[in-house]
Amino acid sequence: MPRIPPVERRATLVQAALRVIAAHGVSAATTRAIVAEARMSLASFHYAFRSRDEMMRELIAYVVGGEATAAFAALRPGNDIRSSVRDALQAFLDYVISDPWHEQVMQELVQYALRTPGLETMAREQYESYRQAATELLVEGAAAAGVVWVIPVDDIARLIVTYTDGVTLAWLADRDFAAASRVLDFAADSISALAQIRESVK
Amino acid sequence: MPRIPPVERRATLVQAALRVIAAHGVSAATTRAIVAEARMSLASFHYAFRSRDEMMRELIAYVVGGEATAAFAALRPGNDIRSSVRDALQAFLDYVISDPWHEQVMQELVQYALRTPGLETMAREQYESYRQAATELLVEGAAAAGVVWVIPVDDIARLIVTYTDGVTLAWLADRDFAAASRVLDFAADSISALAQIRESVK
DNA sequence: AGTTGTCTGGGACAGTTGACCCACTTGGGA
DNA sequence: TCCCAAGTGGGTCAACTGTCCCAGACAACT
Repeated sequence: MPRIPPVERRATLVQAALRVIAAHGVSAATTRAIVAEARMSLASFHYAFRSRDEMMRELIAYVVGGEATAAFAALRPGNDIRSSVRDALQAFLDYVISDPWHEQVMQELVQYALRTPGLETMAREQYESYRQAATELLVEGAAAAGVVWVIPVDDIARLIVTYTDGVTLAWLADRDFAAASRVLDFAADSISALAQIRESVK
Repeated sequence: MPRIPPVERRATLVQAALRVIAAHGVSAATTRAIVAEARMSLASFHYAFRSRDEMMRELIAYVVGGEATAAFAALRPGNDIRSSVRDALQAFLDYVISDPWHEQVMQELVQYALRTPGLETMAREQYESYRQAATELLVEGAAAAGVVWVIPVDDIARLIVTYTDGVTLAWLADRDFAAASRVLDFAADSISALAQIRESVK
């Protein structure tokens, strides 16, 4: 094995752990399973991390810090706000469907964080990062469509996240794409009704 | 220990297991932890169940069959449909807040079912029972308010479940009651807009 | 009272887990 | 080229897991 700087080694292990979790769940993410996935020896694990616990903490921090919002990436606002919202929601659903395990891992990690003493705040931060991503979409979308939101954009972002979460869970359980699409149609209709044409440019 | 019929004994163990899961998560529900909670000996467990796996299957069946929809219970429709919907959603949120672990256990069990070969359909059934409960509320509410739904009631039930799930997850993570209430206000507004005054009685 | 089948307590088993340790290898600076 | 600290392989440990077994206790029926 080549010499690898500790930071990079930790990242390698974290990503291997994520693959193991995606394939078999949080409880299957044992030190042995992780090092096997990363093609390292067991000793390397405890050389890079003081304990499995420390690794899980770093894993969740990694997820909270951007990895989680992958589903919101690469969206270009359209002309009217209704399509912008609808397209964004569709993009999210498409992402979930293209890689169902990823979102399931996110859900499981939230549960894990809520359960683990000292990690409860991580769950909150994960949701904040979701809402942050949604907020950016809403602001850009409104600007492109020449509208303003009539209620605080934070509240609308929370609506978006409520929908993405709810639809994700339901789709993971029943895989009913058509039903999920109908929900998102309704979401786009009702949310875009919160936009108003910008009256004047000062 | 008194003589107890096997069926009752199985139920006792299942409920003990649910308490253990609520307190420490699915992974902590070991045979020993469960029998300790139920004040039985380890042998009794494997006398009542062939294996831990069989117990988990029965546990999930128990949850799917009614226990899960406890949060929808005891709701009396009001006069106007908007309040009916809003009150139902509020009742759900109140329930979650009064016993946060219960809903978290439901979430964890869905994840567990999705992960466990042979139990994937259980997750779907759990969602169907949620939707069923929501459907009943919608039908009763509409009847009491003298309105009809302009889109299929199944689709509206799905909207309700999407909201309850999304709001539950967010509240579990950030415990922001005010924000959750604002989401539910919006939900009640937009969903009740799908009701129309019943035109004529034939 | 005796017998039979149901149930229980305690112990044991093999496998897995996180953590640790120590003798080795190896790469890069001197 | 030599050296030494960073990094590794393999083994070990105690704790814990699901499962099994068996001797005995108990209730119910004869």
